[in-house]
Amino acid sequence: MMTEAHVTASEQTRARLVEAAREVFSECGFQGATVREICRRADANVAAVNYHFGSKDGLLAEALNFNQLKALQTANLTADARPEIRLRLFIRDFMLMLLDEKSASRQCRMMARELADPTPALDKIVIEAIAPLHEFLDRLVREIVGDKVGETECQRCVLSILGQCSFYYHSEPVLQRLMPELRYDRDEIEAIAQHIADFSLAALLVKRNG
Amino acid sequence: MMTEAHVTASEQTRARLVEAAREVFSECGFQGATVREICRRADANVAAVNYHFGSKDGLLAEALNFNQLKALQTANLTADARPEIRLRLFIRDFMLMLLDEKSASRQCRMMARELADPTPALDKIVIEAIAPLHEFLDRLVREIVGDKVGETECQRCVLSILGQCSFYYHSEPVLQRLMPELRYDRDEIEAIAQHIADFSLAALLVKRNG
DNA sequence: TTTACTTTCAAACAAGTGTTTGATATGTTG
DNA sequence: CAACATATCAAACACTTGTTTGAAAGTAAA
Repeated sequence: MMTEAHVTASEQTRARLVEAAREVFSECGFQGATVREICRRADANVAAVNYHFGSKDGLLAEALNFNQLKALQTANLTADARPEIRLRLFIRDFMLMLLDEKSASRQCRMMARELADPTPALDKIVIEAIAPLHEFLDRLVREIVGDKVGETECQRCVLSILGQCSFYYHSEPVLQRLMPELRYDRDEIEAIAQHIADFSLAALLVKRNG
Repeated sequence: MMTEAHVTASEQTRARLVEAAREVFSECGFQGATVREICRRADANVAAVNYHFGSKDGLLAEALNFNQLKALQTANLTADARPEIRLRLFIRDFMLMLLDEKSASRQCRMMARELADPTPALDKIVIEAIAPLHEFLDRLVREIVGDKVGETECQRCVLSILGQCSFYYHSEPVLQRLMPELRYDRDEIEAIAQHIADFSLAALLVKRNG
């Protein structure tokens, strides 16, 4: 029917809507985003969302995409380096994904926004993105601290790392007021990532040797 | 006029509204909270908010109160103990304030909610609560790491500590799904606080000696 | 009690939300 | 071309939001 090579006008509209949705959702959150604003940016009629995706919820489900987050993990797993180095790499990539405007990873910033404010899609996000991410980090931390550290303790270390990372994202409005000169340019992000890695690795190595 | 000993009915209404507002704001955030729900819990008419406080914004400003957070800091400052111990104490008290349902410190949980989602009152919150808190922690961390560590680095350590703490609060919906058995009872909170203190102090001491 | 002021209340208002509708255009197929 | 399904559109719908209104109830002083 429409399985031809050329792209239907309808398909273009869908694509524009999904892209605009990612923009607006990541800027305003699910509740704050309005269908009208999404359609305005997608240059589409207000009814388009419901026609193509059934509802605002349907559009959110479609807009969610964790490919970049997954790619980050598989790339890290195949990296031939010591776990300490791989943790450094992960934190750096993760922070760039979260904070760098130019990284065009709005899908994952959407996800980050939902953490604090449950939406109809939170279950999907947890199952498909956060749980695997958590398990990935758990394995990485385990490689670093060794077998003497209990599983609960190991999990809490993962949360300590994730907590540090997401704080810079979630609390940006506050940090901007607290330190007006703060800009998330590439150098600053890398410096922050290095600090988090230093801070966390120091703690992890003490746990391994303690 | 109304400076007598007995409490006016009007004053009671105001007080009920403020208390209900703290409840609802801390549960739903400023945007999510509705004037009608607040008035329902306060057993007051919908118009009461605008009559007594001018607007929803005015009620928020009135409901904000940082006494407990300030008390926590002054108590910590007067404690006669080494800075490492005082950091442990602070993290414990702070986590109890954030996570313990029974601690009745909704005012500060309101504050925590706003961090991610700027409201008309964010400036006031930052100036009156977060900036002093940040400075307090900065001094405490400085006492621990000594003078060899740069100021930027010291500040980032503060953010690492705050990030770990607030993560357990902000991401509760996610953590609940990730670890269904998780309950924020008093023992669990204290265990979490101890982990954060251990993790952070290990990192800080490495910085001091490195 | 009468008077003036404060507080409460049900109802309505104006603006914004996601969604639906029915007509109109568009493209595909016989 | 004609017939049909698809896609777009302006308009309206149903609902929720914070806020306003004008009357009723309550309160305190003269």
